[in-house]
Amino acid sequence: MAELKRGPFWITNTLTRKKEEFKPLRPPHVGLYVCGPTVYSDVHLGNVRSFLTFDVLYRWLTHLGYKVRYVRNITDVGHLVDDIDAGEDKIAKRARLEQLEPMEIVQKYTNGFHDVMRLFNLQAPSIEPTATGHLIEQIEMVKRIMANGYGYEANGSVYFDVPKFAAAHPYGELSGRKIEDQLANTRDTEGMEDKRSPLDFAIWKKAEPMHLMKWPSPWGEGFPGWHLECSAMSTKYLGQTFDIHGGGMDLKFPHHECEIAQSIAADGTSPVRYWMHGNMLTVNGRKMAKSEGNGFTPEELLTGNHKLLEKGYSAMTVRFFMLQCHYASTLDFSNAALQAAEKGLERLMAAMATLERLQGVTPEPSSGADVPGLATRCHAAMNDDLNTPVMIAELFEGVRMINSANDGKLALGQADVDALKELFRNMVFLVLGLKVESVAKDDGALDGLVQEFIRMRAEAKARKDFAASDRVRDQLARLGIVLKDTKEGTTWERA
RNA sequence: GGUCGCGUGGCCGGGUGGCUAGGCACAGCUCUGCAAAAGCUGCUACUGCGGUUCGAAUCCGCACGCGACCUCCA
Repeated sequence: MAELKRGPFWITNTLTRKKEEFKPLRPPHVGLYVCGPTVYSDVHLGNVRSFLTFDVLYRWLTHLGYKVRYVRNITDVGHLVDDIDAGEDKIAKRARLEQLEPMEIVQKYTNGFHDVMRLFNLQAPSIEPTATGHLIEQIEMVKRIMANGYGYEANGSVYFDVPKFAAAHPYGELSGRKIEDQLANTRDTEGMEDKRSPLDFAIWKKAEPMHLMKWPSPWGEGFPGWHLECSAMSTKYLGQTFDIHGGGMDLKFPHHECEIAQSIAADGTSPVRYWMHGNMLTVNGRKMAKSEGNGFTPEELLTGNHKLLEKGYSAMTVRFFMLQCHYASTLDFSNAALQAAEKGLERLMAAMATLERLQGVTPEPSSGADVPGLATRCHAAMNDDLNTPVMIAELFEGVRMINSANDGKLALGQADVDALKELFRNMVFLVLGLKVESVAKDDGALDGLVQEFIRMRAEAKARKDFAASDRVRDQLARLGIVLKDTKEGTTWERA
């Protein structure tokens, strides 16, 4: 727990809209719950940003020395069948065996989700529970809500009685909504004939005969309501009250508001001490969303095969791009911004490679560089509500030190070099979760080939045949291979 | 319509009243056979109009512009 002495960690609690010092309920343990994906389609970059935010949170808490139980669910029940059927022949009743089995869809997109998480180097959660795996817990929760008088059955479904709840408890705190305003603004009356109030929401839904995913319950065959799974599973694995709940801004209402209400109605306690919400990734100022048609998948991103993309970008470029913006701000996607991030990341990683080769010129710390101060500022930035852009800005100060030392223009002591190595390994790899993406190592034959050309060019240069040496360099450049002469010799990379 | 938020230099973006954010781009210099890489230096902004203050990008008000949520959405 030595790391816990590194100053207090402040996070913006979206419940209070204030920056608060984070104090876990039962240190050194921390309970973290993040709303996971609904696995009925491919995740897009906007989704990735949200999970990235909480990946960094998880990494930082761990770095601080906390023992984090990180729970991120998979939503695999709800309205899957309806979505799948959308756009299909609505008249013909398809035989059951001709349809995709819902769990087939779930498995497919769960696999895809995991692939994307790995691609962007996101750590796996401690527990990844599924809604279908926790039906009993959800049914039990519905029972508790009903026993306390905040749920009512209607036509095989069970609804949460929002007006009754709101009369006895604060409701709408998280999203800043007043129940009167809500009532005044209601417009859609479709499908609410069973509800006593338009504000009520289903906690158990009766399944139509054609519905494939349904389970027996005290109220007949059905499936759990949209918001219930998170409440049931967070309660099960983290307790009735736990430390941090994260998710995208767009989940604040109604999803998270409903979670709070459900937990209070069922167990009498407000479930979450710190709410954290990540902001949206936008494209031309508009939220990236499937309905906007402006989303693209990680695969399209890597290949550049999308009308919004001028070229492909690596997963780490995108990760770095996102981390250069604070999680609570909207981030606008653009090719120019991604290219800037690509260059910046390249420089950062090059400096890290240089750092590994660096030797101190004296045993003592040098006077020319304040490495301990740099480390302190990096910590302070992260402790200040996960301010990754400021932390990265500090790291570039370190990059300057490293390059200057490598150029012999700054005399770093061995203690400073060692401290820089530790700082960069910790911050870049462990906290920011960046990793080396080497093309050369992926393809030994290509690297061998280029190395041979590098040797030929060196020989030509040695005999002052610059026409020949430049021809090698230019030809390789034409093929997208860029040579870089450094003090340690020539390296190459793709353009 | 209701609620909340945003508007920063060529671009992206941080910024918790005073002190250089940072990255990319651009320009000059050093290094280099030339170039690239690397280093150094320069580029000093905060939508508009009022107000509070010794002092505001930062607080308050108004205006304009933009967005998110209010329905599944990270």
